[in-house]
Amino acid sequence: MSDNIIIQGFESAEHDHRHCVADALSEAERVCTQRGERFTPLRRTVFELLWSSHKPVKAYDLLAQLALTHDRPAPPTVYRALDFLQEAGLVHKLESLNAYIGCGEPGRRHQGQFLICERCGVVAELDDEALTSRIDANARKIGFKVSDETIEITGLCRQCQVS
Amino acid sequence: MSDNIIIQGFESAEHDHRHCVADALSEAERVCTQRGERFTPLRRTVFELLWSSHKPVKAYDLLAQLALTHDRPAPPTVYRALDFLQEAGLVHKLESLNAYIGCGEPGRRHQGQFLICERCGVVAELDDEALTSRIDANARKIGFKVSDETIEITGLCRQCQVS
DNA sequence: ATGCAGATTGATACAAGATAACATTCAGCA
DNA sequence: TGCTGAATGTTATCTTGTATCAATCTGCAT
Ligand SMILES: [Zn+2]
Ligand SMILES: [Zn+2]
Ligand SMILES: [Zn+2]
Ligand SMILES: [Zn+2]
Repeated sequence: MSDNIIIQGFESAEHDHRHCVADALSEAERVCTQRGERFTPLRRTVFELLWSSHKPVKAYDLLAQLALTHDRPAPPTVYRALDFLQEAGLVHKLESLNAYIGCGEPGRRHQGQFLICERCGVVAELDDEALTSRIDANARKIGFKVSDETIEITGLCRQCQVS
Repeated sequence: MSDNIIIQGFESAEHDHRHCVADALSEAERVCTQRGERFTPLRRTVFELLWSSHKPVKAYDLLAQLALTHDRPAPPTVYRALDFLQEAGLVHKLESLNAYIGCGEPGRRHQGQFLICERCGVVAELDDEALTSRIDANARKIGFKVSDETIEITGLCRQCQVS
């Protein structure tokens, strides 16, 4: 467990995003192989579209992007790919936006905690285990057994506060 | 600040729900009056429908309920009432369910933290200021200015674990 | 090689959730 | 009484997500 709770997001403008994507792709390959599942071309394409930036993407926007390279894709095409990627822990859904974003640390099971900049749209993914522990403790106090967490914080990133 | 972080939810089966509702209604009247806004019959009806249980209600279910007493209500009718009630802090939206629930403590501004039982559907609303502080601290560490929180925890309530 | 079973994708239709735009009615007040 | 802005009615449309069944592909046993 790292002391740095930030998993991805709000990187400097000059960061090597190609490297981000390459890493994410190889991690995805690895995760799928380990799970005995197939990282098919379609799933890979959707995954790459999601990683085209550190901003969440909406399902129908993915669909429109897909339409550029595939013949008349239909909604189930993209939703099935998204379901698969979420199952595999490669992608998170942001419930407050109805949008999807690539996970910055697949392999380790987690729900993710997100900081969403309402101005530029960039999302940071955090993992603060103390936060999760605190939630678990609160739940346990009233006999509630946690299975899933949705933690999405909206606001302004540093850049967008000044400009 | 109370030491008890639970605001509502998971009450005993015999709890006096009529009292819950009466309290919620008088609080709502008070809040609206204080804000100089009108708690109209329509808004009141929607509010009462939301308080018919401690479970979240979907907009189109509200619409169906409304249809029993009103003449062919349309979606904007219920969405406008919901918008008003949310603005006034009387109702929360649960993003992970696309559903709405009455706030257990209006008057005091907060976003709410929710425990959602995936079996019985009952929702508890908590307010753990330490949790909010921790989130704020994490955000501040990376220069993020928080304006809104969505915290929704899914799992099993005590009753539903045993039965 | 051939054929089969399960997984994946294609295709059509529809359900569910939410909003835009404009018309009408209502409450409060000059 | 008549005006004004708030509230509600009405119609249409947009966004988001599923159900269902057909076609294709993959890996494997024969
Ligand atoms: Zn990057
Ligand atoms: Zn993640
Ligand atoms: Zn009650
Ligand atoms: Zn509340």
